[in-house]
Amino acid sequence: MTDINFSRGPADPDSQAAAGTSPGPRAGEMRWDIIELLFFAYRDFVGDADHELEAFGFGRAHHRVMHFVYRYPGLKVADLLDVLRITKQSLGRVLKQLLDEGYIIQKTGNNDRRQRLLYATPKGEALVAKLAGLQTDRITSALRDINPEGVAVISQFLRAMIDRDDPDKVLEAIFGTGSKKPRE
Amino acid sequence: MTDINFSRGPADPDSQAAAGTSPGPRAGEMRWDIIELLFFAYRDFVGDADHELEAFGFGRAHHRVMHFVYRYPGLKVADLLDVLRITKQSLGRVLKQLLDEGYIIQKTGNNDRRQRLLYATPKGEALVAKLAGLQTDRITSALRDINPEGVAVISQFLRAMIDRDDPDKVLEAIFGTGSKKPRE
DNA sequence: AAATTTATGTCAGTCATGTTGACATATCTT
DNA sequence: AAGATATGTCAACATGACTGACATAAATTT
Repeated sequence: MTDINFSRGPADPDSQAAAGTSPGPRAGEMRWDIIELLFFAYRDFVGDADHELEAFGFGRAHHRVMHFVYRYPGLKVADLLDVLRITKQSLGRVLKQLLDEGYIIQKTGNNDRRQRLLYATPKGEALVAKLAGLQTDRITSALRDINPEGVAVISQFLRAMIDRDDPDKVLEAIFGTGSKKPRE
Repeated sequence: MTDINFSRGPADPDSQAAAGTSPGPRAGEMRWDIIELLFFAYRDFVGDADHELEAFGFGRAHHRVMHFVYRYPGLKVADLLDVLRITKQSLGRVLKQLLDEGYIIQKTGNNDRRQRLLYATPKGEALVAKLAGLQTDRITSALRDINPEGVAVISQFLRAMIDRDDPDKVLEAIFGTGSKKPRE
């Protein structure tokens, strides 16, 4: 049930460009390695949380909302929309569930009473911590044999992979004030 | 490094555990930094392809199928199911479109005539190359100031993030062996 | 040869999460 | 008073997952 047809063909990063059959641009220069490692690494990384979320009847969308509300308390709905890059209708559905089930609470803004500032409840904090614990376990395990300089390089790489043309508030916090276009 | 909380609260990795209000386990040990960097990096990484795919009327699912069929020619349907970890009904819908529109062709297996081996057509190759080009541009840009040792560390990290309990055929190819080492 | 298993395909229905567009309400700004 | 802004909501729809059932052809086992 296992024929080994995997090692041949253009799986090797260089064989494709040399084949001459493909009009594709610079196929030999592609970072197939990083592209595929990112796919699998992210798949398994989020898989940790996905599995746990089933027990709560939640999905990935709930996790993202809970995560950022916990991490950046007092986040406004508009901020969350910027971070998640979804429509307010999509967010509204998920947010309503989290509010109804007591994972998040809203507080009216002090300066601007139109705003609904979002905070995680203890129940919400516990869920975020549980999920972050699973993902942290995977990360610390992956970093086990990597020294602090190596971790800095990994961090540098991941940061450089992120668009900074139009940073949202969370990204501004992550990058410090070094972002291109401060808003407000 | 980057501790600008734009709001107050436990955005700082340590303040939460010290607060004592949360029964959550070891909140201060969480790798919030890597967790969030992975989220944003992957979001923008796949965003490159997503945007381009709209012009073709395709989605992320089509991209994943095209990618792996191109990279591992002669992939069986069952292999693709292992890699993508979706059901055959979900795959079938996407695959049918790609076959109908001439991005992929099937060939009956030589040894086992039940198998349908999948290959990218030139049209399919062109699409994969275009999308991989966009993602490669982002990657090479992110790696610009990182030396070969640093790239090796990044690769090591990403590999260590991947589950190896039950590797599919593509992962076996990537990792070079069929060794089933538990991630630790 | 017959029975069973395997590889693939397909029909039908459901769910989660995204989308657009329109509109309502409260509140802030001008 | 008028307009802009922040949020919420209704309705309709698209994509890409899912489960379950069933069909067909080909390989394997009995």
